[in-house]
Amino acid sequence: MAFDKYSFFQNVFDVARLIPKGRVTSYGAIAHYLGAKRSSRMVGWAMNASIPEKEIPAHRVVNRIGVLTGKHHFATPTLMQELLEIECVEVKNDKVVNFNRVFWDPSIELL
DNA sequence: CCCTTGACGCGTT
DNA sequence: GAACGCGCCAAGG
Repeated sequence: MAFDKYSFFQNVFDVARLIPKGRVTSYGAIAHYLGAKRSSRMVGWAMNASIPEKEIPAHRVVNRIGVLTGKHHFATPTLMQELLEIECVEVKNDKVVNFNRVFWDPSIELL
């Protein structure tokens, strides 16, 4: 991927922008797609840096079990869940319902 | 250059 | 299946 030529942050941003509406992915999945599967924490960090950025659907990125671990970094703690529900992604108790069904793996979908 | 900081993941208990 | 501990690695002080 040409992604490798840019900073890790930029790579994460590019992938995040490709997440389809109504689907979610995980930090680890993005990291794995970028060829740094052990750098999932960096992905989360990159998403944090993406907050001021526009057109970055950070609310579609959750952890490996579908928990909205990054909700506290949004304008309001409930914003992340609300954005997902708008896209017909059901969220219960800070977890994505039917996570396996809405999960979007870039290393597979972008293949 | 060394230390700290994380929106994580995985193996163990 | 929850709680805990450790590894991983880029960026900033």
